Amino acid sequence: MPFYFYSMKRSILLYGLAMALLLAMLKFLQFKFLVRDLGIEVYLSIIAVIFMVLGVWAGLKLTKPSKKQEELVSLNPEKALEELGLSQREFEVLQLMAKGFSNQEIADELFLSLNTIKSHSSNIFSKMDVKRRTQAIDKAKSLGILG
Amino acid sequence: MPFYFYSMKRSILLYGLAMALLLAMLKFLQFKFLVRDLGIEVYLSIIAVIFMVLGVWAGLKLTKPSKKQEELVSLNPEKALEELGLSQREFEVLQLMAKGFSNQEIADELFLSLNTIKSHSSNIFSKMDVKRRTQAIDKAKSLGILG
DNA sequence: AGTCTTTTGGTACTTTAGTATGAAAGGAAT
DNA sequence: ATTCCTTTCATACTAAAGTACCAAAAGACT
Repeated sequence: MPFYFYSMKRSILLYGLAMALLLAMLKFLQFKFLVRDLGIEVYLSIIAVIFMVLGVWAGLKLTKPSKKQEELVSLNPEKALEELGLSQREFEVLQLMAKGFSNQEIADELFLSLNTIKSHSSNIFSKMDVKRRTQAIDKAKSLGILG
Repeated sequence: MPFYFYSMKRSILLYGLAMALLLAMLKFLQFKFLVRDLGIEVYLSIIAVIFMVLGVWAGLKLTKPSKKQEELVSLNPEKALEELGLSQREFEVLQLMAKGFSNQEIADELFLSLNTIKSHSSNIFSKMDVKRRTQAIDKAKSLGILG
């Protein structure tokens, strides 16, 4: 269902290849320098640490595609502007709506007329294709453009 | 700032100990069975895989304390009941409010009268100490009782 | 059996939200 | 320059939300 499925498959392949390459490199070096000079314990520890770090890194990359998704859509006013076509003022009004402000309170907060807020909110609703402020808030939150 | 800080420190210690123990075990086994029988390559691969898995596991555990936090506060109707004194019905109405439903739509959804929904919503607002549905939604979300 | 809460619903009313339409000033872009 | 968008505000209207007050049935608790 999520749209990062393909990049996940690609990532698995990449990580697999990286691991194989690392192993091959280590095997190549194995009988040449490290084993004789440092002893097998140190060598094993190095491998363990390397793959531990690699595991942490790979695990985070593979199980947190949410990062990219969050960064793409969250707390990004430009997203609101581009995806929904909301202007700066409209986005401001939407944010105050989500905080539970009434139109009058928004007007007082922004030093504007109540009618102005009504105009903005109507434009917000038509741009977001919703009918009520609660719908707008819900949609905006699910799109990640509101905290 | 987060309250899982102490458990994180404890986790790091535990993981460190676990890793050290595993290394010691491997070292102990090293010159007895595996190396002579299977060859160093297989042995190294096993270590690599083990620590890879351990790394993935540890990485996930350490960087996702959000799980516990979510479970504690979100989607927990009992929290709403206890902390705010909301009844089941009231919580249902609140949930539909947060989805952007109008009072009439909530009434249709729950097979109730519009007046009933108004009664419920008024009770919700007084119990939550807010004046509007948008405030109630915002407060409920910040309390974690709504998705 | 009586009390309390919940759930349901009603009437009447006030307030807020939202729509439709128009308009004017300023900034940005071609 | 003029077109486009934004921002501002207005009027007049409809729809929805919210308040106040009341009331009745059902369940739980004691």
